[in-house]
Amino acid sequence: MRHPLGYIASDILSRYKRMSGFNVLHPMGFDSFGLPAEQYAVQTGIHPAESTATNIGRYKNQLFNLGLDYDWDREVRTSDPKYYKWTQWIFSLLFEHYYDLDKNKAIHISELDKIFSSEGNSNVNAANSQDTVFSASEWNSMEEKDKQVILMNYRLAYRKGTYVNWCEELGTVLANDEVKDGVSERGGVPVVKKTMLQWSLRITAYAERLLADLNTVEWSESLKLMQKNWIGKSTGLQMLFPIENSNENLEIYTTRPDTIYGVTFMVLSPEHPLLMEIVSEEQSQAVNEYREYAVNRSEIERTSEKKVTGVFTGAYAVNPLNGKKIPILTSEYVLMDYGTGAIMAVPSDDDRDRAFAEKFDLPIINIIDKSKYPGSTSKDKEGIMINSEDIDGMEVPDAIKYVIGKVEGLGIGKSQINYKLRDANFSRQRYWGEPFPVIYDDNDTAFLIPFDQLPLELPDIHHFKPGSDGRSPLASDQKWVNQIAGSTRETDTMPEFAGSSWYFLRYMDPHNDEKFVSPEAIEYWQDVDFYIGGTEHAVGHLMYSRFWHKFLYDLGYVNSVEPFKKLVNQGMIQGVIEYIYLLKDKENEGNQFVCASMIESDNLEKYAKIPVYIDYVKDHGLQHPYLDKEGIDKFRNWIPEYANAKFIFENGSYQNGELSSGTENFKLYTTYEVGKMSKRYYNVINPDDVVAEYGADTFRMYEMFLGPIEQSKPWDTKGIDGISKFLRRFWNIFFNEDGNIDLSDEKPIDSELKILHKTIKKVTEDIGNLSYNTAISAMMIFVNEFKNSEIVKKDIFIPMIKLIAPFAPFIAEELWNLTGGEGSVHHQQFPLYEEKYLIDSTVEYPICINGKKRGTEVFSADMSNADIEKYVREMELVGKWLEGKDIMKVIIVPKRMVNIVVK
RNA sequence: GCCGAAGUGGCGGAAUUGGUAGACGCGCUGGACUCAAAAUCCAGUGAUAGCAAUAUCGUGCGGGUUCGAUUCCCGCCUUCGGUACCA
Repeated sequence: MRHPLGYIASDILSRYKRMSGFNVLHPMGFDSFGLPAEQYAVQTGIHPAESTATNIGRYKNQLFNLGLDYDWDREVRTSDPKYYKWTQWIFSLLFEHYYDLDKNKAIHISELDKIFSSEGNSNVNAANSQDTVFSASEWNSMEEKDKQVILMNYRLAYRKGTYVNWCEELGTVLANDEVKDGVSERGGVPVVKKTMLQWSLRITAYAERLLADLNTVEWSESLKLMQKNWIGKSTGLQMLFPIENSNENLEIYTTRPDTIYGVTFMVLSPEHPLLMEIVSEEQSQAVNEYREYAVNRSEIERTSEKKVTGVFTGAYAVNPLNGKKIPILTSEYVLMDYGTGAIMAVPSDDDRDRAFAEKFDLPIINIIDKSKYPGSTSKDKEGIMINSEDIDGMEVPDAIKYVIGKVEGLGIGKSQINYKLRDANFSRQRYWGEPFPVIYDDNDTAFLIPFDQLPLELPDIHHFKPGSDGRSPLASDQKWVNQIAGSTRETDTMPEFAGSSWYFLRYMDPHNDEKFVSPEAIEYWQDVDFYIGGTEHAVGHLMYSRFWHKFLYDLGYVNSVEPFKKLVNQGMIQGVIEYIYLLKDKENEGNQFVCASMIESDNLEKYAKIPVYIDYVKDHGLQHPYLDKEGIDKFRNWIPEYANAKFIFENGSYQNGELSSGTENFKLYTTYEVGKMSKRYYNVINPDDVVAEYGADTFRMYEMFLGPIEQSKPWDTKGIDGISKFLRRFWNIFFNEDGNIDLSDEKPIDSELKILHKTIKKVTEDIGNLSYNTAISAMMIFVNEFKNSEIVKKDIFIPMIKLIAPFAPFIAEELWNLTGGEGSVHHQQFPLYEEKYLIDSTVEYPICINGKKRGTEVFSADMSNADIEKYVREMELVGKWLEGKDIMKVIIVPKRMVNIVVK
């Protein structure tokens, strides 16, 4: 189990909010479909349904042990047919809608059918992947199956031969956010680009709204920025370059129309459909070979070694603005799935184009004079145009506008907005996911399974290995595939993000069999007020959820534009890795370890750092951690390779149980660094073990006390004693020497009330800011003040039990009962502070002269600033320091200081 | 490379957002209790000088604004995240 930082944080907040009178929905659910369970099934033969049920059971138990107070009657599991019925339903809705870019919302596909039959598609402004234009009469004379092919290009869930990330080892395709550095995020296995017939979601239709609405949510700036970059909006010009001796035009996209006179070559992506059409006879072999090379290069090869490669196609384009003949090349640095898959290359003002031009000896024309803009790089849109015919002398931004206008005027291009965001690949060739509610007829036309027949349940099969032909294990269940006469089922399943893109809505009404969520529940709960999760969801889950939510909003099923109003990324608990130093190049003399205090810091290459199991290390994670004799013996027994190793420390050495010198208490110092908790560093701290040793309350408070929840921080076992001590002290305050509780009705004195209310104020404010570590500090100060008090005054200590309840629910509940409290402490009103107890009747001001403290003085609280100033000017203390100087002004910082400024 | 965040004692981290830097906890030192240990309690704990009161320095480095800067501005350095042939 990962450290439950986020769970604890939200639990504290939800308990606090409940005690403050709010109706809190604090749910928990399980994203139980997906690759990990299925990979486990492939390895062990255990059905994923079975292993996920076991895992969830175990997991719930752990959560329960931590005192996490979830509404378990609202639990959802994405792999439950009662749940995924609605996931399938949302897919069906996506299938049945298209996106109207003028109205800026999703609209039923039947509307599109009407428009097509009355006016064709030329005036339709919709998100689409349709590349031909047809008239109404053409549409009306089409066969149904051809109409369906065209409609498919407009649907928000569409099936198309797309260029995808294929992962051979996992036997499935992956979405862009599931691929990192050319390997799969799960499992880290290689990914190649491949064209496959796949379902996709047209998330790009929502790109602009996904970008714009980021301004309406309370997320960290860095997270919003990640989403912005992932969406990657750019404005530019899409235009046609005629191809010499051909009827074809080459369509390119550029954000720098100003550089059009600097174009010295064109580059096509190796996968570009036009490539094989325009290639000249003498170049066709070379181009074919290059295509072969590029297509087979895996993503990881492409990204890790960026080679400058490419070949000439033998064809030429013509610059439409000045008629210049430009060679067309192909190179893998131009990506097929961004823009048009073709570029105009301007080597003078683009680094990649320049590298390419230099390697292949292509001309470079300088077109921008940047002498007026020192420090300006080729990426900055600034400078004065030169060598550029009619735009010479223009500033870059003006030139961009001018060229766009000119090209549009010629009717060979238009200004265009592009996004890096790609449509989301929605098919997985795996078993353990939601089946598509889709069947195909003989013409391969897709039809939805009627809603009243949902859920379409996963058949119970027992071999989970994906077929090597890129087909899902479901395809082998012929009975299921052909269940409906005259048609076949879709055998791919939906990806993991399908079920997790809307689960938060289901919590509002988890048992509804008639609706995904009732309108009343939506009206009542609205959206997620507070969402806590890891950064790993920055561009995956959070993007898809927002997209689905906006779609459901368009259809009127939800009434908020954004699903997650406020979002906090919790950090991770890291581990401390302890290392000892092995001398390299000592093979002949056997392994030798050297004490960390003796290593030559300027010669670190001489040593290999070997991680040590943290339990063997004394003073682990502290300033001077070390291995003693016992630790070394354990280490030797643990790794046989080092059983006979020699351990050299400051005053001797140790080998095979023999000490070279007299001292028994030797220390072999280690060094440590902070890193991941991982089996390979032998530094995993299991929450269950900590809970078993210290109790859940201590564990919860300690994880919160370590630092702000957004931050990752190392687990430091020693520090937990502080929290443990604090809770013990708090507990002990209530008991007298005989072990009995006797609460006193005696009224508290002013100074006691002051401490209490100061604490309540601090804790209340800190919970609101999620600053739990400082809230805990405040409670510690309280306990330090009262730990020796003889009488336990009710009016002081009962509120304190309530105050600590969100943090330490078990201890608080027990104390509440023992002190005769009614019901549960978690149903009590959280204490409120009263300002009157916070006011200091006297304030001790430091008196400073030019910021330097020269003494202190007590002023009563009812003195005005003017009174204080007058008083200060007459003070003896001041006079002593001010001889011969003029007082310029007196600055009174409320409750802080009085500063006298002198010349 | 680009974008973002952050650098404070031996350590995790506070600092009312321009106002006594280092709260709280760990660790360390000394003391009390104990035959002893553990536990508990008390005191100290940024550096330097001093018996001391106190003084000087001190929030990554170098400058600036200000009576006053961890906080604001300019220029660097380092670390951690994100992202990468996006035209």
